Amino acid sequence: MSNKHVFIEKLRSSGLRPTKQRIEICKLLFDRKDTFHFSISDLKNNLENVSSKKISLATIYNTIHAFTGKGYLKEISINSDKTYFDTNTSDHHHFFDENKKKLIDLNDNDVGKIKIKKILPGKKIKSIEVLVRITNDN
Amino acid sequence: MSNKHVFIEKLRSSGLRPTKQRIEICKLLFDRKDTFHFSISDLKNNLENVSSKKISLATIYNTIHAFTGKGYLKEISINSDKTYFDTNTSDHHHFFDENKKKLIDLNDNDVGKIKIKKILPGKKIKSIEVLVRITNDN
DNA sequence: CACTACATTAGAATCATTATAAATTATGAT
DNA sequence: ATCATAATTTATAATGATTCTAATGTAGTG
Repeated sequence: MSNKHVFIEKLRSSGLRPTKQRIEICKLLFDRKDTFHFSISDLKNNLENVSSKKISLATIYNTIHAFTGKGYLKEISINSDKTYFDTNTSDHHHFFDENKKKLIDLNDNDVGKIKIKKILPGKKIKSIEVLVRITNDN
Repeated sequence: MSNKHVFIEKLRSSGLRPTKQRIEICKLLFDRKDTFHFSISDLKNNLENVSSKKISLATIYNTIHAFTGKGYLKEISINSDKTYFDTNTSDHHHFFDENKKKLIDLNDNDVGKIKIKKILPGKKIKSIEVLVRITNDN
């Protein structure tokens, strides 16, 4: 696996030691070309399919949280049911298909520039998130 | 209370019988000029302050969900910690103050028009939600 | 007033997430 | 390589929000 040193670097820079469990998680998250939108349970299921040795939830949570803190993953709020994460960390927005309960990326070009005309003294903007809810057209 | 028949109408049109517990909830939600952003636990605390007789969580949940379904309340997704509701049901967006953990309304004029340039066949847009996260400016 | 369907309630169940504590492993120095 | 130490993993328990349940109470119709 030629990417292993990349994974190790991602882990170290997130303040985590590389362990075989975390490397497995990295493979699933970062060894892909497409964007991956997932919940923790999605990830757990995927991990169990790929390698039959199971990784505990605690390990999954701590790894994902470290990556999110470091900016290697984005956390997305859709509803209170579940937290979703996104391997696409560039500035972008989302469709949420309410029928399929799936996220679809909207890249920056897909959304016109957003102007916020209200300013709050002593506050600065940390992020602007657009969520476009879509449903079947019938 | 001259608003009581308004509350009863809101309840009936949401498919709920008017009961004294639900009327209490209505008073707190709709008998005000300002927008009210709240979580279920906020609402429960408020109810316990106003009237010393306690209303069970089950009743609060079923009433709030019926109002949300009917469009008398808006549900807002900030993070997975908690679900927030908003008595302002007009088209508008939000600041979320990450230090104070509070929502602030951004009315439609505060946000420039949002253009979605990507179209998905067979799907229609149900809503566009903008969440602007803000933090202390230091 | 009486009947029926809907509501209320406390408490149990559930689900995602976080904390705990004991056993295991990575790392850096020797 | 070996050792000591600190970090990690894991199963399990704890937590907190939300939903369910089943017994009791109340609103609405006639």
